[in-house]
Amino acid sequence: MAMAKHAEPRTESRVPLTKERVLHGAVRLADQRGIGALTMRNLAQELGVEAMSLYYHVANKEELMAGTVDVVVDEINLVVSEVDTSSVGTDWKRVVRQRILAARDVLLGHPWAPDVIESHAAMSPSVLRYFNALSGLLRQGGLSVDLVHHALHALGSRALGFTHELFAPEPDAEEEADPGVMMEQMADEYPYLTEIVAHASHNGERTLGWCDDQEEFEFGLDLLLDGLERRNATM
Amino acid sequence: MAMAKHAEPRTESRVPLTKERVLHGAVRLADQRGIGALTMRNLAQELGVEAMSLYYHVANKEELMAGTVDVVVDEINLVVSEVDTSSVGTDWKRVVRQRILAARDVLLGHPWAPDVIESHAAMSPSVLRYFNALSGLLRQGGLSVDLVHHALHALGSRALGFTHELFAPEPDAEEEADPGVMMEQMADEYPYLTEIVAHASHNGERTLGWCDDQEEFEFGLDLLLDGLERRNATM
DNA sequence: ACCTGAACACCGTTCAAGT
DNA sequence: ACCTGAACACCGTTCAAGT
Repeated sequence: MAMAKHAEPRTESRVPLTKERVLHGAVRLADQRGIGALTMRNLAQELGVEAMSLYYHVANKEELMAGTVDVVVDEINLVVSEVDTSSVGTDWKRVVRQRILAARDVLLGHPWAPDVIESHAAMSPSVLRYFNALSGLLRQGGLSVDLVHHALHALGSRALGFTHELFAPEPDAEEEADPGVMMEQMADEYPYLTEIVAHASHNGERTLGWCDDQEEFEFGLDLLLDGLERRNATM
Repeated sequence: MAMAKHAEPRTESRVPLTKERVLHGAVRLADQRGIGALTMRNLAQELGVEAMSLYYHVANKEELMAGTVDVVVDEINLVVSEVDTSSVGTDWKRVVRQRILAARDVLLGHPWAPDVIESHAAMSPSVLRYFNALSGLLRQGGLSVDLVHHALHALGSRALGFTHELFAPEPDAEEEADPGVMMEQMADEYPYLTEIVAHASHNGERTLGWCDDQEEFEFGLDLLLDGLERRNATM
């Protein structure tokens, strides 16, 4: 009993943790089990370590969250860097549009990321890199510094490929009521919204898995890009 | 000792709680001490009651948060209802713009509200009322049902008077570094952003207290409204 | 009908200690 | 250098009980 060293619980990974492995583990955990499951204790377990060990590699949970933003947005930076930008001088709108939709595709693999980006983008180097590159393309397209500045604000998170939809269903919401009955109740109080819902082929077809609709995203994006083009022409 | 009934701890409010008083207390607490201070225990103390008493009036914290959204957005609904809409048939853009800026003014008094709205708007009756009324104005302005639908998505939270700025400073962030030094460091890595910051009269003057800039808000809003007007003309 | 006390499960985090 | 165990302060919440 005294001699019997406890066997290695896992024959695998005895490589020490690094900040990078911690952050990628956090992203994987959020991808697989949702952002709610990303706790220090869960993440430690996922990495085969005790919760307190994480604090050797990351100052606190805020830094962990900020780190996951950088992991995801660096993935975006990589993907958008492969978009051909040689025509940006004459056709900036198409190039920018293509990059933004490519960014959006990356986010589809990390449906939790938009919320975390919104709350932790402020000082993220990867987000700064993204917007710096976007600004460069707009400048090369001929927009003034002022107009580029306005453009960044006007696009906001849409530049990164997502919008925060106000009426998105909860990720694990129960279907509780007969939609037909609900529509009738709605018709009295919200006639104009009812009219829209009734008229829309909106539910189902081109709706993506998370709280954002591809067609509506592109409509809003084009509205803004067209508007910027117009402002650029008259300035 | 046995006879001495304990004195009334407060000579004031012996009115029983109601859901309304709970929700308004929650809004007041968030206004005064920030959304982070809005815990069941803090709120109970604010209301002179034990934490568990709140659960008699509100099912759980989610319902509490959803309730604060309705309090704030009902305040918005009241304010925007006072905007003159008689000219909406010929001048919908001005009317809608005015209403949205009025909504924005209400939110300035509740800087915590935008985040809570974004996370709890989904099934809020007051938010539905707001967007229903907005839809009605756009319809009266001559927009098709389809275009109104697109407009709601394209405007998103901007219709309620706010945008979630990605680069907003943390509410209680420390000023940690000399901005001059930071600018130099930035210049190498983010030349285009540096160009913008250097060129902008952006910091200070018309920036509002919270994470949203009035001038940029109006620029983005007009970009979208102008675009909708144009789409309406060509449809 | 309205409120309470004690307890539970779960957080993030500190600290002194282990190898 | 890297990891751990025990403990703390603070959450939201359940439940049985009080008036």
